[in-house]
Amino acid sequence: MTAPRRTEAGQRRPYDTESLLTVAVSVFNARGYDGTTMEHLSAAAGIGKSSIYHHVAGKEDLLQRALDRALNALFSILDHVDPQANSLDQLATVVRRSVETLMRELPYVTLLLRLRGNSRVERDALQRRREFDARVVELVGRALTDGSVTRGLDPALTTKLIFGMVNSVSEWYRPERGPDATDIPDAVVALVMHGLTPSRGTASLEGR
Amino acid sequence: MTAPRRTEAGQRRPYDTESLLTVAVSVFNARGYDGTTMEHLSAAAGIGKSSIYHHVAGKEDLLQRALDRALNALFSILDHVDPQANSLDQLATVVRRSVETLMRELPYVTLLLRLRGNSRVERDALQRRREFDARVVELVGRALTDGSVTRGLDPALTTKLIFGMVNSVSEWYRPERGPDATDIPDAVVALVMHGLTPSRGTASLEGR
DNA sequence: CCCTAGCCCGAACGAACGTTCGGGTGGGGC
DNA sequence: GCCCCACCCGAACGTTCGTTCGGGCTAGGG
Repeated sequence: MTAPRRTEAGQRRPYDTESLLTVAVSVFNARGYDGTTMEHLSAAAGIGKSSIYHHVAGKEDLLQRALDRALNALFSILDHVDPQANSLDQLATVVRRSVETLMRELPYVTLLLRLRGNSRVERDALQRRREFDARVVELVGRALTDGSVTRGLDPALTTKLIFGMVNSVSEWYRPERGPDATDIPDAVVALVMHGLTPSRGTASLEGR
Repeated sequence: MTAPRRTEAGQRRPYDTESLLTVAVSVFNARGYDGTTMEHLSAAAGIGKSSIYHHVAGKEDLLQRALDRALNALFSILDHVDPQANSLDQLATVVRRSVETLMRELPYVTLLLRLRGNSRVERDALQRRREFDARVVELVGRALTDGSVTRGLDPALTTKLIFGMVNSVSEWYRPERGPDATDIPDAVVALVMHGLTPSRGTASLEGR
């Protein structure tokens, strides 16, 4: 898949743990973690599969490192929210930062979002992710009562739908294609805040 | 996992292909297709793993049947849209029906949404899904121009975001828990049409 | 009552899996 | 000029995978 690790001049360009992780996560996302073999990783990295064990303990160690990175990025969003701002603005900020984080740490977060909990490592990561979700539900709850939101929306349901939209960016965004990247966080925030029709009752039947 | 196939009276209750598929798809969703072994299926069904081959050709045959069912359900949504209605109403209808279909055929559609394209069967299903997406993008494009949508939204991006929200229902909706099922399609349509704040400019900073 | 057909079983198969092993190689510090 | 160690390799390990095989129950029609 990738060329063997040589510069054009032919000198060795050995891996470190970090750059090997980059390759591995990319393959995990393309084939799914369970669908990826050490042979696949070996081919993508351009080294023998036994060489991988010089840098990491094994396949699951690579997963662990990737998930830690994703979760740390997500929690740092919540830790940098301005508690003085009104809660609807706080929510808009978290939504925007979540999209930006998703785009910046795309492969790592994508891996996190697809976990099924088949091993200890996966279950622990899912647990941390649930803690993140719980803190966001609190924020949405405050925004729905404090803010100027008229209809009586359920915080848990609303959170799931909003972040369903946010997380879905990982299914199609590819950083190498298209410079429309900057438009995406704007589009998400706008759609979450105002929907397709900025004022009520425009669509006569609304799907019924 | 599931009890062996006996009634309380102790008489045999043999499988047919359909009910075996139900069990298999449920395990596929819990562990992921690649993370599921024939041993897992055997245990969940309560029969020996060699018995599975009496009903289907193999593991991939089960996947094929499940994906066909999901795709047929999705395309039937598009085939029953009223072409006379205005395009924004058409879109609202497709969104609502998509959520309803997702909830009704939950395990099958969930399986479809998680495909990575690792085999011929998976790639063919992804191809059919792309055709479905393309027809929806057309519809969104018409709704964004015909309808009373003021801002200049990109149809492709808007489609991805809306159906990202729609499809995310599969990640958390569990039919056995809670009768709030009827609220979900309403909530999705409302959020897509009007967002959190029905009128413009309520959130002063909108996340910046 | 017996025979057939539908449904099931445990045992075994070759292939592919993640990992281990012993050893090779080559460039930077002494 | 030599040695060391970071980095790499192919071969082999035991295990688990999806599938096959040959045969055994049992309900229902004759």
